[in-house]
Amino acid sequence: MEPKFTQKVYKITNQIPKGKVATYKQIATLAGSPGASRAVGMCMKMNPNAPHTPCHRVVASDGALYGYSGNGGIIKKKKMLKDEGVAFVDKTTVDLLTSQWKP
DNA sequence: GGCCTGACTTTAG
DNA sequence: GCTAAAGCCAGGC
Repeated sequence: MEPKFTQKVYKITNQIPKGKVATYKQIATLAGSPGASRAVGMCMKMNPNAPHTPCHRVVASDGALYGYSGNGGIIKKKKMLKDEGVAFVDKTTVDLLTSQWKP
């Protein structure tokens, strides 16, 4: 494993444009470890680069807003994403067909 | 160096 | 179609 895994994760997450979202699986894959989706989430929760890492733009593989222990929880997360122009197919599910970030 | 935890994903019932 | 359980990866203690 590379010690730069988290570094990559943060960098990738940071590259997600406004109005788009990426899945944990996708980030894990781009980071070099397709199965490290959990580790990715863990890094998000630590989030040493808080404003530098838009963790709210990271969702589950199916677009569901998972986790987010911030102010308001997933509700706030949903609101922020929606405010950025992200399409929602459900109350807490993003429309990956139109709002998933493709590198 | 080894064990536990965790913002996930996938397969089976 | 939905719910439950198992598995995989990295970080922290």
